Amino acid sequence: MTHIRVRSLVVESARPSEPCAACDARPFSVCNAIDQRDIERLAALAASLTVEAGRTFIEEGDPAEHFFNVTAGTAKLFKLLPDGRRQITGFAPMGTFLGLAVSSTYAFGAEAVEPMRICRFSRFKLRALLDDFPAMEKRLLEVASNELVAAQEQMLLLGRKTARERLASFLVTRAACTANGATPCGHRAAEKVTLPMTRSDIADYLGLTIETVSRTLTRFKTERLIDIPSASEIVMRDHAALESLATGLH
Amino acid sequence: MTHIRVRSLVVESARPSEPCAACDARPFSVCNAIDQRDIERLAALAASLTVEAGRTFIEEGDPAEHFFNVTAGTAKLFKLLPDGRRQITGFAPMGTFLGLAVSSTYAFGAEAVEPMRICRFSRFKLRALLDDFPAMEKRLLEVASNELVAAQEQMLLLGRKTARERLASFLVTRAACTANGATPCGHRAAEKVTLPMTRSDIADYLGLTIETVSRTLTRFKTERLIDIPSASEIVMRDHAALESLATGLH
DNA sequence: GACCCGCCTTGATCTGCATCAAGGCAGAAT
DNA sequence: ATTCTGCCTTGATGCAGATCAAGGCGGGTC
Repeated sequence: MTHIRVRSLVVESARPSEPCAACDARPFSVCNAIDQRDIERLAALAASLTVEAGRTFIEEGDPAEHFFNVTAGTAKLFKLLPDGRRQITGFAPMGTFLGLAVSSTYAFGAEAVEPMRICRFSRFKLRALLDDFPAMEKRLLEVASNELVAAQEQMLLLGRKTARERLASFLVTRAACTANGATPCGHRAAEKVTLPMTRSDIADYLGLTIETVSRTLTRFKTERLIDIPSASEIVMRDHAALESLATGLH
Repeated sequence: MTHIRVRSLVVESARPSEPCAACDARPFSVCNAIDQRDIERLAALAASLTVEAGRTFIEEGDPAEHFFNVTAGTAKLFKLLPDGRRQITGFAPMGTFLGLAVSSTYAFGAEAVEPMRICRFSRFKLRALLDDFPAMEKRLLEVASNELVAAQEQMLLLGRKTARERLASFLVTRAACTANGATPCGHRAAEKVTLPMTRSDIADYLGLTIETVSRTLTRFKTERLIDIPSASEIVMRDHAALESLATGLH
């Protein structure tokens, strides 16, 4: 396998045969708005990259030259204040389309939480291609609308929920998204939730500190709401109680 | 003028002659993506409504049957917790398009801060019309992208900024949006900022309490950063200092 | 003009979460 | 096997902002 280092990311020469056709992420992604026979045009634009865990592949403020599609692994999206305070605005699992923005620079940074594979498109070229595929543009609007709804929910969490409610919301949402079968956001709540991110990431996502996250989780454990077999695994023991906590009922 | 009460909103029979053509909000709105000769098709779908200050015209959780366009006045958009805690997720000034959502129910409520005029469209009919006007769909995607960026900025504010930084951010953003000339979001910072919303609204927008908002503003005053000629008017005396406060520099 | 009613300001006190501090633990390197 | 290192947990203390409480102020009504 040939690797070429470009801007500190590993670029693989796009396999000529089945670049998009055999993509694991396609069923979860905006790409599936384009049908089989047109997919090659999209594939021609895509560069497949590998991103190692911990690597920042979008730098806030950099010129926004690319769109990305997460094909494996998870990224965290974040904004920073000059003194280092960080707000993680979301996690981007497989299938997530990144880089929607009208501005010419990225409004947020992105860093791999786990080893990732991403698909990279030239913003300029994709824009031209979108004119030919209104179905994909429609899909993008849907995606953006959904993210807007999620963002509003997160504002409610950050502005008005207690630490307990935030953690409960986080776990419940994760459980819904990790659900059995489909990886990104199925609809049956999972028993076991895997947390690929660190406590620090969770804290920065929920507007708390590491210590509060840790304490709150251990308190949930003593209250028999969850089990914590390992730091990155949570078992939901009382889903109903967590859900009502998440919605603000005590 | 004929008024017809419908679902506790005042509906005016759409003036047959110039419903959209002479609309004040059009230059600021997604409608301007549709050119002059097609605007009548849009106008045929629109109902022009008057909303009195304080009236809720979108109820969170209600079936989402309509899209709205704010043609005059300002609305607050909010989410509630069962015990009454409220997060205002944004203010919608003239030109704002409301109701983007894939779900069949509204994800947020909307209430008039000032007397408003809004343009109401059937979701179903507008969706059909959008297929004929890809330019408008593009515009919607742009709008949604911009709101997503704003939402991320607000998450940073809610999750990581201090009360002083939140108020400073709020004032600076308002100043940019109230700027001279164009009402919604010009690009020169205004000297005087008008706040049509109450302290309670500001508090619920910034994730604070009324008291903290009030105290912080009076402290800004004693520090000569602002003047407060009346409760709903703020004069920016030291814009630079407020801006650096807003970005987290002390 | 007097009263009322919302809204805003200001002061006193409380508290949930942050901060400071000290290990514990598990996987990686040697 | 031992040490190291990064991450996590737990405890003690502090503080920003919430809560509780008491007027002030301005605009509307009678």
